[in-house]
Amino acid sequence: MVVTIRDVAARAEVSQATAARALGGYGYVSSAARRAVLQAAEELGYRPNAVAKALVSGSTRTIGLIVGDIENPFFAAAARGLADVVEDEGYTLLLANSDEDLERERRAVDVFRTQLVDGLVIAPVSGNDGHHLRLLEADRRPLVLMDRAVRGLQVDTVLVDNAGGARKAVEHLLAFGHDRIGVVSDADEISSTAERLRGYRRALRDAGIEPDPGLVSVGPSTRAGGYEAARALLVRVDRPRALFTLNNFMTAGAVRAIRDLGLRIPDDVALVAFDELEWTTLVDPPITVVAQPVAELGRAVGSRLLARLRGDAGPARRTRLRTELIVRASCGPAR
Amino acid sequence: MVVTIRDVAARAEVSQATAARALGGYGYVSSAARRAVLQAAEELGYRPNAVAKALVSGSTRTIGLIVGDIENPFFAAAARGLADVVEDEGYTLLLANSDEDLERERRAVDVFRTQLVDGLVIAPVSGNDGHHLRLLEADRRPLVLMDRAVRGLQVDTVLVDNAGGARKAVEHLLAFGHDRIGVVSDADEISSTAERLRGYRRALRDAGIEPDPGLVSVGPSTRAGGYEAARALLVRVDRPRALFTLNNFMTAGAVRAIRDLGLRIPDDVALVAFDELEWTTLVDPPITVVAQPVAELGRAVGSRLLARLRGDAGPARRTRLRTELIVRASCGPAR
DNA sequence: GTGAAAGCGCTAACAC
DNA sequence: GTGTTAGCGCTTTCAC
Repeated sequence: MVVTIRDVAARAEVSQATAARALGGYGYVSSAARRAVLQAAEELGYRPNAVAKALVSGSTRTIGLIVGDIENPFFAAAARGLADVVEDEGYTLLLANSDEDLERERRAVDVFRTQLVDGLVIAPVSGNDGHHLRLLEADRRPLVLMDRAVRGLQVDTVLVDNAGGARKAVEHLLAFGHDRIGVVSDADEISSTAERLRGYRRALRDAGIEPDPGLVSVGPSTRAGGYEAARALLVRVDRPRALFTLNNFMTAGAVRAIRDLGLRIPDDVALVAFDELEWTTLVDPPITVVAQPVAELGRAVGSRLLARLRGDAGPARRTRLRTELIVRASCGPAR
Repeated sequence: MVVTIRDVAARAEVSQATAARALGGYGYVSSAARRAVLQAAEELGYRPNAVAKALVSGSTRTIGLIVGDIENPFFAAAARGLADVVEDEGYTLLLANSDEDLERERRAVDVFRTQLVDGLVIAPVSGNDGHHLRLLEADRRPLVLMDRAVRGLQVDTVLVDNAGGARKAVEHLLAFGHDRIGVVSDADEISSTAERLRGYRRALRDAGIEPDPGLVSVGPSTRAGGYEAARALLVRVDRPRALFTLNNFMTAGAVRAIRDLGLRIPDDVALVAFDELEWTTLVDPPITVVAQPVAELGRAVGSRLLARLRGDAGPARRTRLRTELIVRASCGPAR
């Protein structure tokens, strides 16, 4: 039924150890023996058992990935970049969604700890609570944080320039004369969000404007969340004439809310969105965005992880990738 | 360093077997012994080793998923539905992208066979070549095909009503007087694509129109592929006044091509797209689409797989999920 | 109810 | 070069 290395050895008339060496490509094997073993394996349709191998080698050739939601194009693109890099080295991705819920993230980490992934990539829900992640250090299993940092956690982290991107977005709106800029945000527990908010505030202060906390509208990191958060700002009598949305799912919701209220971009509401997506160029008007190198983010994370898996024991490294303001037609003058 | 069940047993002053029974929740254990074991495990921070467990139990609690590209929102949504269902039963997804390349798909299947996934979900690249999938039957590892069938492969398959959806799309265009309908398609090797093309042709014939093969423009299943395939049709002197795009990535490309050529929807080109995406409602005009229940597709696949994993040995089942034409504003009269 | 012991399929000393 | 053998951490008979 299932062909083991013993069956191969028997057929090739060598010992199990020799068969293992021939198949595993290590140690000394005469070429005659090697040929016999490989042929026997071929004939029997031998498949090495990765579980048995993992038990003895301590490596599963598997990498855990925990993101908020793989349906989110941002995470999907990053996951793809990561997969491309690690698959070249024979690793496979184990995927889990946290739904931006700390408890779910903890459970996923737990599953991956017992599944014995060789390494772990997480876009952590919380920038503050890293208890469950510290446990991983004890396992001394490489961990790389993707897109978000965790306070006090000294591990490899690949981020984008969130504050700088937000600053550019706000300055763009300021240049049009907007001084009341509404923000559609998810929880600032998320470190990238916190950084974007910081960039927003700093840009305002630098322009001599004191940020109004009432202009930051928070909701879950979903389309519905973006819709409601945007709506809350737009139905106010003193509604802001400019909106800055902090992530792509929420941008879609915000655009829908603007439409539903019969408002027009950019005449009634100027809009800048964080994160570039295909459709932002397809709508009318095309939307001005802060673009981030998403696939590169995933690849950079993968490279870092592979380096660790190869034994790199250097100090934790923090990488920042550049963001870029792409000006299109969704911003007009404040009236 | 690493805490094993032996350490727990020693601390609880019972045998390894008793510790295993207490921890595993099987066999007879006195409640006193159980308490002692659980407490010892707690104190030592014991984590069961899933690899060792898998070696002996033959189950890794892991499910392999192979899709064309996780970045494609269609696959991402299906993956999410699948993950939600199987995670409830303690399974984790192992993910691989085939890029709609048969050789890559074969390699992924191979990896998953040696990784010993408990089950496999594939959106197969080819409806015709199923050699590598037949090998899985021999392993008697459950396999469920998602969104696409393979000729001659008697395994559980969950599909959507592609032909019916395409028919509805074409009939909608016919009703506007279009009799030359261009198709932006990926390879008809893909079974869902083949079915959509079949529905397209049948609807035409039923209306007394002989399908013109020259109106079917084929490209890779990407945005760029959609762009080029659409462009090829639209630059013809006798360009079709209506376009039917067969998948979501290609729809985005086609819309871009239409724009770039300075054409307007629906005045110059009517458009119906297969697969509903958020942005199709955000563009102007909103696009008429054939919607498919994507998340449900993933969930249905998950349920089927779980049933098999629980031991269901019934005959292979083929499920079809309904598709729905959602009429918006991207179709106008032929002129 | 509990313990001893035999593997699961493989890797890797170590002896020859 | 090759074979023997001892585990990796766990589940699971089978005695007691």
